[in-house]
Amino acid sequence: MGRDAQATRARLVAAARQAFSEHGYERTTVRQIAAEAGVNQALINRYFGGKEQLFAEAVSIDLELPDLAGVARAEVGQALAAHFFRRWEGEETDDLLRVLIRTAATNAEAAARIRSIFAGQILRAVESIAGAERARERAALIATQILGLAYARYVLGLTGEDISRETIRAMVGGTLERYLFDPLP
Amino acid sequence: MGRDAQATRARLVAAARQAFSEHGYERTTVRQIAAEAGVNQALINRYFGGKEQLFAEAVSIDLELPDLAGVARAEVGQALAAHFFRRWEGEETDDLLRVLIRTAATNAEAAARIRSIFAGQILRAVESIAGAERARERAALIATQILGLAYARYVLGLTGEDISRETIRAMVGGTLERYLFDPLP
DNA sequence: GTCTATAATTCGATAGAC
DNA sequence: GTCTATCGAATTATAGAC
Repeated sequence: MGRDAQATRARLVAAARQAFSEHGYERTTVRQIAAEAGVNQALINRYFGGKEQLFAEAVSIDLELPDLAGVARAEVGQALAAHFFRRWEGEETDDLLRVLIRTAATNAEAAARIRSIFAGQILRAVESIAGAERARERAALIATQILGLAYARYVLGLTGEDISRETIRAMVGGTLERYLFDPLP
Repeated sequence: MGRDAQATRARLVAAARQAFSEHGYERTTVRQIAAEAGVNQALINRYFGGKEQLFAEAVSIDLELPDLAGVARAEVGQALAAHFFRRWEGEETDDLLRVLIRTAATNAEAAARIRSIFAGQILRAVESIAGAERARERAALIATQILGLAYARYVLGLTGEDISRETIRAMVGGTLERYLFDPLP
């Protein structure tokens, strides 16, 4: 430790992710982050310019939606739901989305980022699956259910003990399938 | 203005609701609230004890779920979805839920309050409708969809232009119906 | 490459005058 | 019943030593 600026930078970004995820943007202080990374608070300004820029660098997210073009119609929803559980509770669990969801609640820039992620990546996935028939509306509906599950489960801690992961996957998967294929009014 | 303490209190609560709703708990300062109410910042401590207590008093919420015991099975979901739109976008629009959703993202007490609201009021409604068969699980699923719609629409601003209110009501209503009545795995 | 020291704000809270 | 004045703590950010 000490002389490797790049490693220090990386530790700061990792610590920032952790801290922002746990406490949100406002309640996280640059001093906490620096302490967690084992360095001085001044380095955050030196490397990133300030708290705001560090945050921007800490939360860049790729949903990594799998290619579902060939999956059977009746299984696409389940596959999507399973993908999100893998992504959020799997081995290399990554709480960037939780960071964003928490932060977007009071931070306009973070809110804009979520909008672009969901209006972008999900929309493209929908277009590749359902044949683009009214894809925007379907993507918006899917976003409400995915975000709601994430918010309830990872921010509020609401679906932890009441219901099994398997039940959620099956039922939410069915919802996603409806949002993808059911006729819209 | 001036000599009516009760009116001042009421103005402070109203201003607090507005401010907490717009900026969340952390970014809202007691000075902003007092200024908006047209009084001095010191009165918040005098009347409520502090920022924390004012917040607690500003956000107490009742979902006012309608009695759905007699509604036809095929219409319960639609009725629930319609109720939420009335509640959040109707004449006497009330943004308490938005305050809570935003604040719960970084405030444990607000998160606990949402949990109790949804695990309580929604659970009771489910029990009165579906006959209580695995009501906890159904209530949890319903909470994810309702909260997700609220979060996406009122916090992120995500479903505003992409999709009509009518389409949302119909499709989300269908989801709630599934969560109420479909067999669980 | 990193730290010490500190500047400049800003916040919530309180004491006391009017 | 309300305001002025101020305290004390905590924050981001910066200047400069090592």
